[in-house]
Order: sequence, then structure tokens, then C-alpha cells
Amino acid sequence: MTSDDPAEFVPTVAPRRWIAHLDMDAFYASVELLRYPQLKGQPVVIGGRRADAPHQDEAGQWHYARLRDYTGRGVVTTSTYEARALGVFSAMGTMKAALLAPDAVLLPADFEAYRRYSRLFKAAVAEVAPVIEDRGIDEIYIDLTDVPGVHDAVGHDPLGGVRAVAREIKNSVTRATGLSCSIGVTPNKLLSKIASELDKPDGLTVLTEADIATRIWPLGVRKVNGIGPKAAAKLGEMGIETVGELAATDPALLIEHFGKSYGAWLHAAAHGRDSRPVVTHSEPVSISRETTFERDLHAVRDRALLGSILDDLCERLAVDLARKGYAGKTVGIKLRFEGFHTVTRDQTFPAAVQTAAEIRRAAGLCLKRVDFDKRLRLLGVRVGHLVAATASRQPVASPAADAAAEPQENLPLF
DNA sequence: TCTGGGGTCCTAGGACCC
DNA sequence: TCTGGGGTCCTAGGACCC
Repeated sequence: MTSDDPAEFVPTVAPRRWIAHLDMDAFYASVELLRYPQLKGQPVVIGGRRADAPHQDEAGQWHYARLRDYTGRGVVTTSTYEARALGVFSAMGTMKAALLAPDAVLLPADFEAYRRYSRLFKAAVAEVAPVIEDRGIDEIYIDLTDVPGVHDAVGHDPLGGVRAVAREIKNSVTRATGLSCSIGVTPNKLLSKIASELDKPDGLTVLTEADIATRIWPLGVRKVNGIGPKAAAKLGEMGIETVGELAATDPALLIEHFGKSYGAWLHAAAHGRDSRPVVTHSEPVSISRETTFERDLHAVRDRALLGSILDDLCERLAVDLARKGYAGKTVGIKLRFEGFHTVTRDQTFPAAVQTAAEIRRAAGLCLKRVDFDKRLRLLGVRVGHLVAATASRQPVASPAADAAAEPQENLPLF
């Protein structure tokens, strides 16, 4: 209230929140189809790491890599709806996908292009509704509460205003990119995330609290963002398969099985309760680089190769840090052994590190604390405790700096 | 059929301090 | 002199998400 005059005090009720979740339909695959429209209607898979790009022969005939020809450790990043119909989904090993859909076209991922289209669709949305939370390359939350007209009825439809705004957002995304998206609009992020999936692709679903019992409760618990494979399996053992069954479960029982925090959250989520705001700005917590090898590597026999892979990761990480304007006080490594067992080691220094050499030295210190009894399949480097790069160059002694000053023959593992 | 790469957040124990 | 209680930081692992 800006006035001191009590006569001007008008109690107001906060308007109902309207939060949208927008998800681009089969995003990477759809971007590729803009480039290769002749593939429309076919099962197409993006991924596979180093898959061959399509090429044209002298006669102008296109040639594509097929899933059956792939060998390697990649996973499917995205698949078209035609490929999904054959059982090929994201995160599936490409070799397994090849068994299900050997004739599917395999395209290499082109993240540069996806990022370009990502910026395009987000800019298009921002012109209609500027309060946007980034949830990755193909997803956003949008707070529609203050968008003009959302709270208006249209004719006899009390939700006509929200629907019109959501429709306008969908239209401007398509106008800007040639791509379709699915939108869910509800009073909170949790419900909107579920709602955006209910009518995919090219969907538009508006729900209120009154719809929870009929539209949300019949769904499997995995549809709730935050219930993953482990929690779902544990719930299954308790005889809880659907969100409705979860909602009907005594919260005390959930807390007993899942702990105070997660147990209470499960109960609230099943009832569609979520008051998280749409967060329009956030700073990164850590920046990392990692790579899975073509074949498992031996710490001693492949020492030189591992060393150069680590050098490369540190250099790329330093480039990422510099480009984003950060340095970091914590350096960590990640090792994955054959059998998929994963180990991390990290170390925090008094002064932030920034250069490839500094990161490399710190990673070397971390490596000293690992037992190499098995062969390695993955190596990663991470920098955390991020600070602005300009403020990081204090001339303070640090273990990393000391290590960097040591003679080269003191180089630890790798 | 063995499972990418980039992240975030939570938990839990120990160190350390008051 | 037999044993506290809270707060914070660090480290390791794990669940989860896109």
C-alpha cells in the first residue's frame, strides 16, 4: 500500500496463479526434420555419438545412417513418434534400439542448431509472457498470472482467458520456429508439468484443483516430477501404483518409509500442492566435462591415453569457465569403472582456480585418493563453488597453486 | 542390450568452532 | 574428572531431471 490514508486501503485477494509448462514436441528430432523434411513420417533417432551425417551422392540421392549399422556406447537422445511406436525412447542404449528398429534413420546430434531454435522459441514466448523459468533446452515454465486477459471469462467459459493466452503462446512458437509444442496450464508448476504431457504432441491442457481427482489421480506415480525409478519401485512394493493411491496413503506411513522431508513432499505432491515460484534467474552451481571411452581403459597400461584425455577435459572446462565468466574453489573428478560403479573425489582450495593447468593439478591431487582396481569407462572433471572470474585472481597461496609450482616429474597419477 | 553428458539437490558423517 | 549441543563447512554418494 502506498497511501497512509486508511480510507484508501482496499483489501485485495491475490489472483489465482496460472502457471504454464511448455514442452517442445520431440525437440531435437523435430529440428532435424526441418532440415530433412523428406524424413517426415519415418522412424528417426537422434544420438549414437559420432553417427554419420546424411549425405547426397552425385545423382542427388540422399543416404542416411541406419540404426542397424551402429556400433558403440551411445544412447538415444530423442526419437520421432514413429520410432517411439517401435519402442525406441530417450536414454535407451543405441545398440538396443537397433534391435527394435534396425531400419530407423540415425542422425548425429547438432546441439548448435538445437540451441539456436531454443533461443528462438523462448524469445517468441517472452513477447507474450515475459516471466519465464528456463528448464533446459526444450522446456520452460511461464507465470501467466499477470498476463492481460488470463483471468477473463470468454462467453460461458470461465477459463476462456487462460486458454486464449496459451493458444497465443503456441501460435507464436510455431510462427517463430515452424515447430509444435505442448502446454499445460494449472495453478502450479507440479500440475502443469504433468498436464503438458496429457495431450502430446501439439497439446493444450488447462486444469484446476477440481480436475485433480479425475485427471491426475489415475496416472502412474512416475508421471510426478521428482518420483524416479527408485522411489516408484519402493512405492510399488507398498502396493502404491497411481497418484491417487499415493494421495490416499497415510502421510505418516510415507514419512516412515521415505524420511520426513521426501515423505511429506510425496503426500503434498499427490494432492497437487506446490507453491514454488517461477524462478526467472539463477546462477550455476558447478560446471563440468566428462567423457565415456570407446573401450574400458586400464589405469596403468593406458596411462598415457588417460592422461591426454584428462588434459583435454581440463582444457575444455577452462574454456567453458572463461566463456561464462567463472572461476571455482572446488575441483572434483568423477570416475566410472567397468561394471558402472562410480566414484567421486573433490577438494576445496582457499583461492578459486580457473586455468586448465590449475584444474589439471587439482584433479591430479584428487586422483591420488582413488584405488584403481578395475578398468575405467568414464572420466569427468568438475569445478564448483563458483565465483566471478574477475574476483578470483587474488595472489593467495593455495594447495593448487603450490602444486602447480612443483616440478613436472611430481605429476601424480596419469 | 549393458547403460551419454550436463546439471541440481539431499543426506549423512566428521571436522571444527563456540 | 567420562562427556553437550548447535552451527557450518567439507566430502562422498545417490536420486533425479533434461
